[in-house]
Amino acid sequence: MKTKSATATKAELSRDAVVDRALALADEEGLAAVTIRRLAQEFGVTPMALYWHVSSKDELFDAMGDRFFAGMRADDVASTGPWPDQLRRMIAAIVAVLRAHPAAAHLAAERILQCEPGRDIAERALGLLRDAGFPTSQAADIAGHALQTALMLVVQQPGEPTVAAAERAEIMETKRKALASLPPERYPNLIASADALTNCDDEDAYLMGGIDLFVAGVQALQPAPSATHRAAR
Amino acid sequence: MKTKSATATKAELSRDAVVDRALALADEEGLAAVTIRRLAQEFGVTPMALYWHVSSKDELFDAMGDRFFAGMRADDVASTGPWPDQLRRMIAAIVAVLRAHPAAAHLAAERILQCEPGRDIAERALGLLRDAGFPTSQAADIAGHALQTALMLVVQQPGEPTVAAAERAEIMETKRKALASLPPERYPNLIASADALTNCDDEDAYLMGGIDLFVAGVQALQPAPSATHRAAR
DNA sequence: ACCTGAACACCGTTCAAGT
DNA sequence: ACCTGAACACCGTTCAAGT
Repeated sequence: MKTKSATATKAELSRDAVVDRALALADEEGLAAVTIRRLAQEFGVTPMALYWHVSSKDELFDAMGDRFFAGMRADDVASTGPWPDQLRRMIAAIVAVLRAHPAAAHLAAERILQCEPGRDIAERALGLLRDAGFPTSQAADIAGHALQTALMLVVQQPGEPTVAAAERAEIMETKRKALASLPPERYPNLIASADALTNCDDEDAYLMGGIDLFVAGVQALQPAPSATHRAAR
Repeated sequence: MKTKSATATKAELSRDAVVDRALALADEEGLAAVTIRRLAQEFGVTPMALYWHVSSKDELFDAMGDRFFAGMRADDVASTGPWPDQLRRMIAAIVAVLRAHPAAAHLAAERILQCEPGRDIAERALGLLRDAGFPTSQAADIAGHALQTALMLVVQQPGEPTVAAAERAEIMETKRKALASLPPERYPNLIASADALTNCDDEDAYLMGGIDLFVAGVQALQPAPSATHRAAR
């Protein structure tokens, strides 16, 4: 045993260990709790010790964002079937990795083009859309919307730093009551939807519905095949 | 003249004046620059003076969020025409108010159901969707997605605190070059899209395209009219 | 190579006190 | 009613110094 006198048997200090702990801390107490000083404390070390492994807090956040894509291979989403199905699988794959750390998910969106696995999936998405007939600029817009849609499905409503699930339920219940006690003649639909707006009993169905809505929109906007495209077949 | 020795002839200290200045400061230097101490300094006053007008920074942020909806009347989006057009106009109206302060726009999303004009527009959106045949829970999901879509169209890519337009262009140019110099055989689509991904020459067209995509998706998912609905006509 | 100590310029907020 | 002063417990980060 060569463990020092840390609060618990913490891992050795290293760049990866810091990123790991930062993501775990975001999960537990929200992204606002991720602090150089707090992390140092968790490792039983001086705040400045972290600066050897990570050059600034911004760089730490970037590394956290990159971590989302680390285990992701573009080939995981099989490149078979009609393009809408492929697109759906790609978005679902992104949703899946973002769900690992919802409180830090928005860090991933900014990093997708800065890390290799992210670029691979972006490359495929763009190819898919251009092959479907979308002009380059629209394909770029749609790919960006796809990423943002995945993000929005994961982060949901609760106030930025994502509080623990326990008090989150409490907050939602308060909101539901506030909606339910609105004047019925003025807000009949809000009252009828109070339940639906404040709790999500089937998260998987919610996510799939959001993805379906997006993909259906892309399909509806697909340009009609041009003469040259037809000739190529 | 009863102006004190402030940096400039600032407005009198009041709740509204603080919210005004906070939004202006977010526009100029990003949301991270909005600080109790910084605001106090701008008003030529002690930090604690602000606590008479606003009970905490969180409450200030809430008030900033509410301000977005202040000038918005649900009747502004005329309730005529087919429901997809109405929905499109509602989203466009929200996009319009969020564009006033992009750096603070995400504060608005959390407040829509906590302020009266926000509730009015939410009520109409829910009514619209339920009348179109969507079940209550799906209508609630779609209304939420509509708001998040408006938000995502406005905030775009640049790293959270939204820097000034000047250095934003510089950052984008750096990213474009990074994309353009990627290995061409591996990332042909990213290279072809480097321009489209890093600059937006026609922002209005981008916004309209995003709204159209969303509305087209909702239309595609509209349930077929049931027998009871048909009977009601 | 890796970590510490002291210091600087910031935060939000409480509490008692002034006018 | 409205504002100040002093204080507390936090931040990120630099720089020189230790081992």
